[in-house]
Amino acid sequence: MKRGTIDLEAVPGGLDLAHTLESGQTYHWRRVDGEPYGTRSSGTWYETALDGVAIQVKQEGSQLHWRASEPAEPLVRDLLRLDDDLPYIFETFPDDPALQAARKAFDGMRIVRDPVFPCLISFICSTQMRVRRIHGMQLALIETFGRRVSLNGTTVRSYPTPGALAEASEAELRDLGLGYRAPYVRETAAMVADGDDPSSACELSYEPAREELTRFQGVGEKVADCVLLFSLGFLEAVPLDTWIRSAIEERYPDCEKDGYAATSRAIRRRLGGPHAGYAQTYLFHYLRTRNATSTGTGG
DNA sequence: CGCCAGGCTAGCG
DNA sequence: CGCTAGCATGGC
Repeated sequence: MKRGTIDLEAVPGGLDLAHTLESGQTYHWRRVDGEPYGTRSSGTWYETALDGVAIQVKQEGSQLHWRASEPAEPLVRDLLRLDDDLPYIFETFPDDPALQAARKAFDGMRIVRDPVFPCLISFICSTQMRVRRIHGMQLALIETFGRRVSLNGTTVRSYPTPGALAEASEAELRDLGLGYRAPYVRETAAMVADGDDPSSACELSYEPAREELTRFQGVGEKVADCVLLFSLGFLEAVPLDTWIRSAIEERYPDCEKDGYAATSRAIRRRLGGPHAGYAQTYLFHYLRTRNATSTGTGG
């Protein structure tokens, strides 16, 4: 086993690991303490396994501890986007009450850089579904179709490969609670297994990249935006989900246009342009959790 | 019971 | 093209 500690004092804007991993961006991390998703109590280990590498991370104040089956500090820095300059990004946020409140409540929350296949499947599963259930569905996929990776005497299961999900039957996927998304997951997994690489969208500019991703079954404009933002590094992407749409209605009515693309352009401009996706993620998390019965640290 | 959840697809006009 | 019915499932 390898291990190490990352000094977060040297990371611009620091980190809030719990909010980063439990704000509906990434769904392949599992809390080792068994508490439900969204609890966000600090000090627990989170674990995942990706491409045969098992990783655990835990934050203690300004220290980020990691353990892994291989040397993994560059990977951890990459997955959590520790190179993003949060103070600079916050300066690009509009001076809006809700957004400034969100920034203060979740200071240190970062956009993730997920591996593209888990991100793609997670957000295909996300349609008309609550965040905690999306996470539960991914854990079920991992438990059923993921390969074992050993770490420090325990076993961590890896996110399933495209081939593993392509070979699953629709009935098996429905049994895990995927509902009508089951055939979409199967079909998209088969496309990726056959060599159609979703990350090829990186070669395009933002709007064409969004259209490119909709060739996968179960991927429309909104899911494509999530993959661009949470995996492929398009920080300007603003997924227009139900929460953000109602926020536009109430707070930015002049950004309500005819059609997804036009509304997207208007709200991206309003939320600061190149880093609008950061503002969107802070706003989404704030709106979605502010009325929840808060037992955690934030909110 | 009805309504909603990080919407999408197929099939229509 | 744009528009919409239908779609699974669980929680409140």
